[in-house]
Amino acid sequence: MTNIQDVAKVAGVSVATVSRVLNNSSSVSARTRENVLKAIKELNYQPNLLGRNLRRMEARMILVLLPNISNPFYSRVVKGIEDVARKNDYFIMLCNTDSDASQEKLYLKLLKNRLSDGVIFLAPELKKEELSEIGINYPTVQCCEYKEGARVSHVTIDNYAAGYNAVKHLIDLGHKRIGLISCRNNFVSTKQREAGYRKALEDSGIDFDSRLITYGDYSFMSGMRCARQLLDLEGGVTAIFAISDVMAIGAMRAVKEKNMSVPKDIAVVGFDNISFASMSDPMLTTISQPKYEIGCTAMNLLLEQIKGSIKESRHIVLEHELIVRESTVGHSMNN
Amino acid sequence: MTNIQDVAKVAGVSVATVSRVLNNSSSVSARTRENVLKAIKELNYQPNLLGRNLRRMEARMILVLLPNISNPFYSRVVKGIEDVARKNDYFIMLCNTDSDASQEKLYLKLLKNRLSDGVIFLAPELKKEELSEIGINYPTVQCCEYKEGARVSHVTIDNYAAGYNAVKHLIDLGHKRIGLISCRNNFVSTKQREAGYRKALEDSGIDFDSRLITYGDYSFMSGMRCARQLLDLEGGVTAIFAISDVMAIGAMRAVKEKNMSVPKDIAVVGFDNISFASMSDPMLTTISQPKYEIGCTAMNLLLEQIKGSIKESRHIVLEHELIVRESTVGHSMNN
DNA sequence: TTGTATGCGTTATCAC
DNA sequence: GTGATAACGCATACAA
Repeated sequence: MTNIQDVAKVAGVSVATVSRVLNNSSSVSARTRENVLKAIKELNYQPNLLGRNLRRMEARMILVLLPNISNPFYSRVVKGIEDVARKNDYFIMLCNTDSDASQEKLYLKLLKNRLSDGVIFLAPELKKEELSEIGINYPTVQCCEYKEGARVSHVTIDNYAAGYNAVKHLIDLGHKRIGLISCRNNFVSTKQREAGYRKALEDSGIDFDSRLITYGDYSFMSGMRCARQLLDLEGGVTAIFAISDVMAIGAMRAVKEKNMSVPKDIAVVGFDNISFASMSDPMLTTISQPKYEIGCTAMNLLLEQIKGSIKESRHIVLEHELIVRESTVGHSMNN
Repeated sequence: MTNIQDVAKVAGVSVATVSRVLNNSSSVSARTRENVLKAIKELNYQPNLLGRNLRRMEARMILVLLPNISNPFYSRVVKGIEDVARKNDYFIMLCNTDSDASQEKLYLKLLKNRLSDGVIFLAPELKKEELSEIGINYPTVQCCEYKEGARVSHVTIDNYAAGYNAVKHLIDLGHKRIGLISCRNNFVSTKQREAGYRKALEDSGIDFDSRLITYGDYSFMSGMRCARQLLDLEGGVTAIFAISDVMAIGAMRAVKEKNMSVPKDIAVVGFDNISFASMSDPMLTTISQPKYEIGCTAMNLLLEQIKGSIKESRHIVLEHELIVRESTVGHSMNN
């Protein structure tokens, strides 16, 4: 493998000069630069970044921890992170945590071992103390999901307002018996969406019925299971709000199983606006998050920390949007 | 940041000894080892891998290039790659190429700059000469998709046989007018699946009709478009084989739009067995690839190259399977 | 404008 | 069983 010395020899200069050319550093004569570039080309020289990174004590690599790369929600967020990263000459390392704190810790070794310069959590599993500990020692940002109480910057939407909007939409359509498909986890987003649900009911004078709250695990199957439970309830429901699109799609499937139709018999609202939300039959009404912007913002926040200009943690809230489709007011072709 | 010298000082030994303990190297007395470990703990020392990697001239990082991380097909393959990588103390770097050769080249810099020790292509976009060039200089494996003619190892299924099986299944159900939703790309898999389609027809004495072949782009929408085209054809079709599940799901949607039902009026077969294939309504008959095993095999192949034990390129073919669900023989709840 | 020399943190070779 | 030390490839402070 050819190294900087070989280039220096061929170009008839010192390694320092080659290094200066490589880094577009100041003060190297046009003539010398040309010679060096010629030598680089001639030898097909590729700088060894292992050396450079050691010397500069940086990896130019960002750790991005997410539960599952195949979750369609995250792909746009990651795209935003990556675009900003690349623009600043960083690479990103995507790592599946499988929503498992021990796996998360495993990947954090990359931070501690200086193989990455910062970390973005898309859905942290660590306890808030552990997370704060990371945040104190390394550039850290939480993105979408975040841990309440951890002293770490985050970027998110207002999940409370979003939950409220989703349910208000159903109420405005005349629904009074509205089931909720939530999750038993400790995500702030979950609790806030649930709180928004309750507040919307309250504001409209609809009595809260705890039997209308069911708990899934973000999977299609759990969405079906929860919906069946709601449909079998005494008094039933006329609408369902699921805190994720995948569960909402499962719920629609359960409705059809009972030979009922969406939205005629049961209206359904999801959350996230994944691509499948507009491929489902009927197409799903849902809350859309500005996924790409969330990703960009998170990466910019991280860069500020890496550059050292920002120390205190910041909390950024971006705008969501209700996307009304067939599952609440449209006409499904199966009706 | 504390380094190996600090540890040596505290433990009262030389850096060499600390290094030996770190690497479980032979010949260090139990007593010394204990002292060193105590110092490591006391200082909360984390080895700086930038230094180690430079010294060992390796990155312990594998580049994994795929068109799009959110493509559900790839997630299991990646899981297989990752599991084997982790077992061998390698990390993987997932990179979106967006099916763009120039982006692919961008990421290949990580190889050339020694920031990764090998590369696995899930769907190479490079020309076969460029790919061969990479294969000659760096440990390289193609996984799932591969470029014909490139002298680079690959792991795949027999797409010809799989296409044949899919279509034969439809023929066995009595179908004679079978539309194909293919793609205009240069993937070997595409051509082979198409060839399998033609061969199955031929073997059953069904005349080939070129109007029955349509071309999408792997998207849901293109699946709808192609299906509409087939349904509007003079003579129509009674079955559709799509070379990807997503397009097959789009096709089913188009069938419903025309107030026809799957499978009663039109039978549909997909390819890949993504998770949504069993969530669609009706559930999709499809060809299943052993995604996880493909990933494991690819990574093992790469490790052999990295270790230097294998030089010539190898081509490994794994078994596929036809999964029969509601879209061809089942009973859809909408019928 | 350019060269010399040092050091980043680690491992590995060679003595002892 | 252990220590001294050179080396990995590069960037940079300092000298010239």
